[in-house]
Formats: sequence, structure tokens, C-alpha cells
Amino acid sequence: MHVILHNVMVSAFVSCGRIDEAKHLFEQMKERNTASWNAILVGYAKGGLKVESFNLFREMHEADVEFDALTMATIINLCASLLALEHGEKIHGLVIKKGHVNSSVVLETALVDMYAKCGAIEKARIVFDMVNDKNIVSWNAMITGYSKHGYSKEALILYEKMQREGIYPNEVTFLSVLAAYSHTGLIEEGLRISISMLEDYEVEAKAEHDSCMVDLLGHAGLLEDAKEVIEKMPIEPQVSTWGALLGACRVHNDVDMERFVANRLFELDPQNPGHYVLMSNIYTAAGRWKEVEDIRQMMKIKGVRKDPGISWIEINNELQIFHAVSKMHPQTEEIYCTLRHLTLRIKGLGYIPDTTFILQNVEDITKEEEEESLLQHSERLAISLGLISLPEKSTIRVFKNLQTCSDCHTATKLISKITDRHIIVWDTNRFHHFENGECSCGDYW
DNA sequence: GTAGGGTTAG
Repeated sequence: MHVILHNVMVSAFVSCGRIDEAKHLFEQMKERNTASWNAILVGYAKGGLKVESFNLFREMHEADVEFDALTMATIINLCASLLALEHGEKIHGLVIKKGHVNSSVVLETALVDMYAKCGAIEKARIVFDMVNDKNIVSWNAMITGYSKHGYSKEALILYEKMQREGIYPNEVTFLSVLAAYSHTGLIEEGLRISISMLEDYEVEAKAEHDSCMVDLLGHAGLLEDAKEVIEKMPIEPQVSTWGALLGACRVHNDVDMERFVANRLFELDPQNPGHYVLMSNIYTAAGRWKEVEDIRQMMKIKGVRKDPGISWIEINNELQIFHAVSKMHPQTEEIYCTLRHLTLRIKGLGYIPDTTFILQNVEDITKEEEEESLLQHSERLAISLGLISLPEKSTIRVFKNLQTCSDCHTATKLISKITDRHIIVWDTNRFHHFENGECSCGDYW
């Protein structure tokens, strides 16, 4: 009886965000059951205390406390947010071992989402197909997964299948479906579904949906129409709405529209380095060197610095993290040797390093130094380590904290070809599946 | 015999 009362109190503290008090009470409890541990685990997870959550889970394991579906779902969700595939797989194994398969849609959906987010989209599909009572969240997890991986066709096919099975789409579904239409350039279909969303499904467009429409039209080159969407929005456009239009300006080298968008973004989100990088790229492509310099100066004055690029790869359950030109890794010698070798070979296939879009923070460096640093971008170091360390033919999964640069994108396509490897790069927005010289994003990003 | 979990665009 005592334990239940205590559990309720721990949960109450957690739901008010008073983690310290919850923890204090939890630690003082003489008797604890699964629910007690879950209460505090959920508290940690909600508070974004990832390391603490994992430690607690380990303690639970060591103390031989029974897990239930909630414990598993919470920890799987955590793996997803950390992009930790190997950890996630281990826990999936535990789910199976403990007989929790088919015990809860929530847990199974969490697994689908984890596999998709960690780059294992085929595995996500296998788990998805085994979910007995798929609900809208399960379908959304899988459709979104496909969309994020650049598999738009699969996303749309699944959307059709979902409807045939009598599941009603919701606002989340439409975000992914609109994105899939945008990626495949199906403008008419995208427009049609944005109308049908309200008329047939009574789902009201939120700012996020408008951002998708801006992206859909903007990427297709209909920049004026995209702008009109923003102007007609009944709600205040978000930074991301303007961001979508800025992205479209980059794709279509539209300097005039960029100026218009830039002014809005300077007001709304002046400290975001990503916007400045995009702007600089647009001016560079147009050969407007004075404006490129202006952007640099503006960043200096406002104290905005481009985030340093970081890439990481999971090898034997451990994360290996790289900065550009970093020489910290114990296998540095081998990594650089492999990289030099690869660069030579892809140059043989016609690769020419493109240093045009490099945005320097402060000092000027020579063309040669620029090229040298480009060839050692963090994702290339991570890929190189993957090639050395992972079993032959196995998929290489690399994660990056920024959008991948177009030169690395070109180089990785060629590297996938000459090494005959499936290379997956996650770059904050989406997954790029490089296979046989091509990328699943279709060069759309 | 508690109360808790999974999906969101560029």
C-alpha cells in the first residue's frame, strides 16, 4: 500500500517538473516496484536527462527489477533521440526475450520510430509489418520515416495503403505526405491534398503545413506563389516558414527574393548562423562578392559564428566523433591514408573539389588550404573510419550536426560507387542513402 | 492496486 502511495507522489512531482523532489522521495523509498522505477525514469526522460535515464535503466537491470512496456518504450524512445542504433537493437532483443512483443502498440511504434530515426529504415518496416493493431501513430511513424529517408514513393504508397485499411490521416500524416510530394516534385498532387486536407478530412492547416506548401512551391521554382502562401497565412509565419522560402531561393539562385526573405529573418531570428550560411551561398552562386562580404561582416558585428561541423559514427557500441581536419582519433594515420586514396580514385571519376561555397569565419586562407580542409570535412573522416573498421559490405551510418555540404554530397556519391558500399548520412534534416553513385534525396535538400 | 509511454515540415 505504501509503495503505491509513494509512486503516486513521485509521479506527481514528475508531472510538475520537480525532478529533484521526485528523485529524493524515490531514493528514500524502502520498497520499490516497477512502477516506482518507471515513474522516475519517465521524469528523467521528460526532463531530457538522457544519461541519467540510461544509468537508471542499467541500475534497474542490475537490481533485477521487471521491465514493462512503459520502461521499454521510454528507453527505446531515448535511443531514437540519441540515434543510438546498436543500443536500440540490444534493447529490442530484451523486448523479445522478456516476451513484450505484441504487448503494446506504443512500444512497437516506438521501435518502428527508433529504427527509422537511427537510419535502419528496412528494419523499421519489418517491425511495422508485425504490429497487430496499427493505429494512426504507428502509420505516421513509418510514413514519416520513409519521407525522412528520401523514399517518397514508399511514403505515398503507404499512405494509400493506410487509407485502404480504413485509418484516417491526421495533421501529422499530412506533414509527411506534403513533404513527400515536394521531394518528388508532384506539385499538383500536393496542392490537391492541401485542399482535401480541410475539405475531406477536416484537418486544419497549421503553420507547419504552410511551411510545407512554401517548400513544395518554392522548390518547384514557383517562388512568387510560395511568397503568396506566406502572405495569406491566417496565422503568424514562423521562422521555419521563411526558412523554407530561403531554402528555395538557394535552389533557384533568386537573389531578389532572398533579399526580401533575409530582412524578415534578420528581424525574427538574427542569431541563427544557418540563415547566414544560406544567404552567403546564394550571393556566392550569383557572383555578388560584395554582398558575400557584407554577410561576413554582419556575422562579425552580431557575433554570429557558423557552428563547427561535427560527425560521428557508432562502432562496436561506441561513438567516434570527428571535427574537420581533426587528428585526435587513435587510427588517424589509417583514416587519412584511406581518405587520400579515396580522393585520388574519385578524382579519376571526374570529381573536382568545389571550394566555392566555403564560408570562413574570420581569417582568409589560401585556395590550397581551403581545398585541403574541404577534403577533410568531418563526415569524410567518419566515413573513412567506417570503411576501415566495419565488416566488409556492411552499411556505414554517419551522423552530422549540420547540413551536409554539396561537395561532400558529390564526393560521397562517388565513394559509394567505388567502394560498393551503402553509406547513410544523417544531416539534421534527412537521411541520405548513398548507393552505387546515387543518393536517395535525388540531390534535393 | 498507482500512472505512465509512441508519430510532426524545411
